[in-house]
Amino acid sequence: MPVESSDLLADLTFPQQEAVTHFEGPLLILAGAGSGKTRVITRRVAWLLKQGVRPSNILAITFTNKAAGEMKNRVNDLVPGNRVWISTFHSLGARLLRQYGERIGLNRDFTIYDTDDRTKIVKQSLEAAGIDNVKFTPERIGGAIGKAKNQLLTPEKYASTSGDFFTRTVAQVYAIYQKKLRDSNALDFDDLLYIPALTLRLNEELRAELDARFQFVLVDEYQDTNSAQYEITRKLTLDQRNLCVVGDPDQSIYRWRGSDIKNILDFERDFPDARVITLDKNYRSTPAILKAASAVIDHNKQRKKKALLTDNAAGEPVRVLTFDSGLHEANGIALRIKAAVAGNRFAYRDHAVFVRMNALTRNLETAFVQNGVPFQIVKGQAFFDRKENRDVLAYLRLIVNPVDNLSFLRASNEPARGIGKVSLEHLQAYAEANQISLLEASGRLEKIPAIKGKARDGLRLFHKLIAELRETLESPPEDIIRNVLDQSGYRAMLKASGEDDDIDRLANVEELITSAMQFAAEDGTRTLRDFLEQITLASDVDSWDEQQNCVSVMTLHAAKGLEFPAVYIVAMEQGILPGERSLANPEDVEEERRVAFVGMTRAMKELYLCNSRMRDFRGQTLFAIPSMFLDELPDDVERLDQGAHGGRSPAMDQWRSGPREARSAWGDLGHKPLPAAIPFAGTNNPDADTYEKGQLVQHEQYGIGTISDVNGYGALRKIKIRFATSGEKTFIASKVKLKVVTKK
DNA sequence: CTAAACACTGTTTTT
DNA sequence: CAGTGTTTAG
Repeated sequence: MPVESSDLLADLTFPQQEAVTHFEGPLLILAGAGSGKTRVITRRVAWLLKQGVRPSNILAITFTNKAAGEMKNRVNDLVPGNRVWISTFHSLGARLLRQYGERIGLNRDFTIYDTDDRTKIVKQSLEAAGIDNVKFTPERIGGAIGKAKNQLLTPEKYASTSGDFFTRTVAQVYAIYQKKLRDSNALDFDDLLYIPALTLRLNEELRAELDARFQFVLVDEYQDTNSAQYEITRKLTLDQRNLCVVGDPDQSIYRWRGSDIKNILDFERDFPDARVITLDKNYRSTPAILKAASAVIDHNKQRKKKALLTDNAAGEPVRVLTFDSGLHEANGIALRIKAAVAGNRFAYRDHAVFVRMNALTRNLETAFVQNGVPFQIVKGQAFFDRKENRDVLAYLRLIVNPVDNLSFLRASNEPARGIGKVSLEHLQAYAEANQISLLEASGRLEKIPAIKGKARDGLRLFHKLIAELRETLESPPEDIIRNVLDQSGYRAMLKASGEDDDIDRLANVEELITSAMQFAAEDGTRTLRDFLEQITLASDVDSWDEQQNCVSVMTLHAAKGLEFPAVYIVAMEQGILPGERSLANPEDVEEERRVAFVGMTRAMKELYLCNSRMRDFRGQTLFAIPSMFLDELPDDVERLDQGAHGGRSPAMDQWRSGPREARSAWGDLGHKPLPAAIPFAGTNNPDADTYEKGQLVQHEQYGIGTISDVNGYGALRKIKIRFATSGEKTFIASKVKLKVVTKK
């Protein structure tokens, strides 16, 4: 049922109405956390439509595909049957390139390479350039190339500005890398912005055409745009200056990815006649939560002071929970959530647990499983990143884009067809020399005598297989996947093995079929190419299933834009949040503080900030210092020591109330910019060098154990202890707290 | 050419 | 610790 214009505004506040009904000309909406920004943009799109703006003249950019989908739905509820373009910058880039790519000599069947693919191509490029024993990792070089593209630097331009050894190396690789992508008819993530941005800059005809087409442009999360995205936005709004951007400088958390907070801060410089509307009333959180979040973000020096106001009723105080270990922490959270559900205070789905790093989800996973708490870990790519799925996807990519050499290399010998490294090198050499794709080369084996025996047969088979599969290119995606599984022998391979892992893998590839089926069912026009694109451009939150009644576990970055009644933030410790790599640089610490701020402001009713005295980190147990952000909280937060109650060993008590000097030494360390993982000066265990193999010792957490191995000296000395109950663990000798029970 | 055993290494955050 | 790359044996 279509809605009247007035209804679009009825439940909005005055500033929100102003933002919605601003018609032409530039508009900047500074929207604090929880101020109803999504609702405003959605209404604005609907309102524009009601004013008679044609749907095809509106372009709305969101930060995730999920947000785009939701906005599409909501706009559709308000104004059914519209065809407004709503997408992320990356999807927009892909869409524009598919549609207009031919004008700039791009084949529309291009493959989109993800970061893993990028690394592989960089590796190949390094080899091709004859650079081998360089200490720059392919990841780092790939990152530099990505950064160059974000700044719209072509290989030539980059080369002309590069000075030191690293940038010169990157420049060399960049050119080769780009050629390899072209040869494979592939684009990487950054190309999806870089190429459209450059095209808009250089091709005035196309630029003017698109500018005229997109009369109204809206960009959400504008504080997280990078230079390429900025360029695209600007170039689309030169003639039709109806640009509306929405954002909050305090929630800029993608600087590491090239986002430039200046884009939003300088909007009024770019558009001096811009209307600026501030939305600072918060409709989401309790006063206590806002007070805590404000107190933290206020510590940022590079920031315009800004208050968060609310009329919401007072609620529970914000709580800081301190645990003895990461496992206790996870367990404590699980128990609290269980209690809240049992007490009918919340449902499982009302809870979210945020982590700074994906590695931190491990403990939570164990604890939730043990306590029978239903949960989902929101991590989009995890499923498609599984080896078996990537294998199948390589086939699919090759079917869509037969010159995709990277996918050829991946698929050709999976399952094993006797095609080894050496044969592939011959094949690559021939393809290179004749400027053809690997697939085409594999159809000319008679010209490559160096490939013989099993490899030759295997390649011939593979070539034929792909040719046959390509015949079915127009079939529904799920049928093609089934064909791939059947005809390639991939399913047979998994079935034959009968190992547990392979049964799982089989289930996963079957799941891939289901996923393709669902994807195609949503819209009958969707092709295999669309399916592949959707997978590669999917963000972590895109996989989030709101329907399920379970606790959501996700990174703080993925949490942006969401809200939950009860929020837990895990591991608020120096070196984690703020992250280790940011501690040296005040600007980076400020970004970490914004990350914390984003997490805190997701909470509607209850907010729990957790930290632990000890943290298991890459196999080692380390002492952890509470996050500096916890010290920045107002006095009225409730600080609860969860280690002080139940379930601990007597040894732990003894240690806690132990020698004053040792404990104050921790305190003295305070919040110096020291990564938590570095062995601390002044805390050295005097016994460190005396431990030897075979000694019986007692650990404050794990109890009695035998030293099973010792190596290194001083700060590097490590000891392995086999515990009676918890297996073998490794510790840094100078930091572990042990009591020697018996000498050897 | 493959598979299995081993050594090494490196660690945020993501489209 | 895990994931990757390298070596080795079949």
